[in-house]
Amino acid sequence: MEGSAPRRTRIQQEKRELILEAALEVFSANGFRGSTIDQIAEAAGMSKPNLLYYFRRKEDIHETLMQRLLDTWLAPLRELDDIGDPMTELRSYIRRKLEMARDFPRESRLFANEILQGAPRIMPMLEGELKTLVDEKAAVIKGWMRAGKIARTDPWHLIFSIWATTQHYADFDVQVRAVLGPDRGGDGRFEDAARFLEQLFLDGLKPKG
Amino acid sequence: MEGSAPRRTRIQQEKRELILEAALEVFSANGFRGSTIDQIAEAAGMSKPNLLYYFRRKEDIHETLMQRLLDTWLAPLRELDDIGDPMTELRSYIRRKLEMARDFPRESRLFANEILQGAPRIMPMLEGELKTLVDEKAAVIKGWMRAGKIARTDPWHLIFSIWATTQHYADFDVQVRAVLGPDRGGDGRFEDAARFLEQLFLDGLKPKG
DNA sequence: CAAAATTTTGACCGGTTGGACAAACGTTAG
DNA sequence: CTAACGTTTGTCCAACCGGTCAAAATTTTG
Repeated sequence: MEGSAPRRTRIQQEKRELILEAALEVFSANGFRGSTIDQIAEAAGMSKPNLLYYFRRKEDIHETLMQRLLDTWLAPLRELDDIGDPMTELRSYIRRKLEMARDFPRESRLFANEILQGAPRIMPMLEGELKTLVDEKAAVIKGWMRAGKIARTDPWHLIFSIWATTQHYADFDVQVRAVLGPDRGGDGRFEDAARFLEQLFLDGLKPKG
Repeated sequence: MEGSAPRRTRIQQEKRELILEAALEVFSANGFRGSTIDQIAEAAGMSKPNLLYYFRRKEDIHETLMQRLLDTWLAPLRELDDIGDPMTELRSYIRRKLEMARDFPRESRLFANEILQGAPRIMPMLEGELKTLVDEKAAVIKGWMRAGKIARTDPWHLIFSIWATTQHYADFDVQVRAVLGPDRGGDGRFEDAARFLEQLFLDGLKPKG
């Protein structure tokens, strides 16, 4: 059984947090195989055997990190609700997602790394929890389309495009900065992105005239 | 100097191609640090020392692969031209990019891997060649906006959004398939994506009424 | 305080990895 | 044919990496 309460010490709680924070930094920058236990241990300010006292295997750290990530990662989509104006709902979903890319870029990159490598460790979750949630929200969006509140399109691809455009600013951050240059690549780029995305998803590119 | 003609044998040319093809497969699936010379050698059907006869270091393979990639990768944007109807130009740029995601997913993932890890090996190219090209095309797009041919927005973020939405179907392929399920995740998903993206970039989501 | 439980560390281990090297093998040109 | 050159392979190495272990140091508990 074993599954209930891990019964942890104060020190264990603190140190495990410290390790997970360090591991997020290292894993998100180097991927799973590209990261070493030594790197994580050093980033957490402890020795390798000491780290391995709290997490017996490297994979355990990654797994714990992933489990925590997914809850916070899907939160914005969970909030997408049937109440309120559809267009406003979608706009604030886009804004929330963009804020997550701005405030939690490491989490975004950790997730991107995992998916890029074929999602070997979270595939069941993608086909289960994630698919269920997306199908559910796609149904909500379809309702809006039937009611004539938003244009008719494919709700699944709409969700993909929101994910892609917002996460791009976290996952491809270095490229965005390189292209925009030191001036426009500065702090304001997220506001620019928000303005652009709002217009794109609202009106597209066709001229108003 | 040394920079001019490498003067290669027929066998050298063939084997180097073989190695690069194998390396693309391995690197794109596992990232640079996650891939081993042995894996690449086996995929190329030769022994490790034999591979190292053609490329002295693991990094040399990666570098060669990257240099080749960038030319083909930026080709669609280079084609974006001032002649012809702006809206049509943009639409066919999006289609070309989506076709690249469909036909060259390994190249897309190789690139994504490199950027995700902070672009340690191609940063100069991003700040040089890439930025120059994007700035140039952004100017073209700005011209279209001034002429009232397309709606006024930020051309740079427009380009980012096209990159993000199209490459998403290569880089996050497993997630897209998992969410769409075996039926809708099949061969037709690229046509669905094309239709959706066309509408998004053309008209946005606001209802027609 | 003292015993028990927890935490930390240094030393170590087996497997893997990138790469070196010389010898063997194959090819080609005179 | 044969010498020169190009190609392939087996063997080896040093560094690295994930993980173990027993002993030392520290904290908690009675």
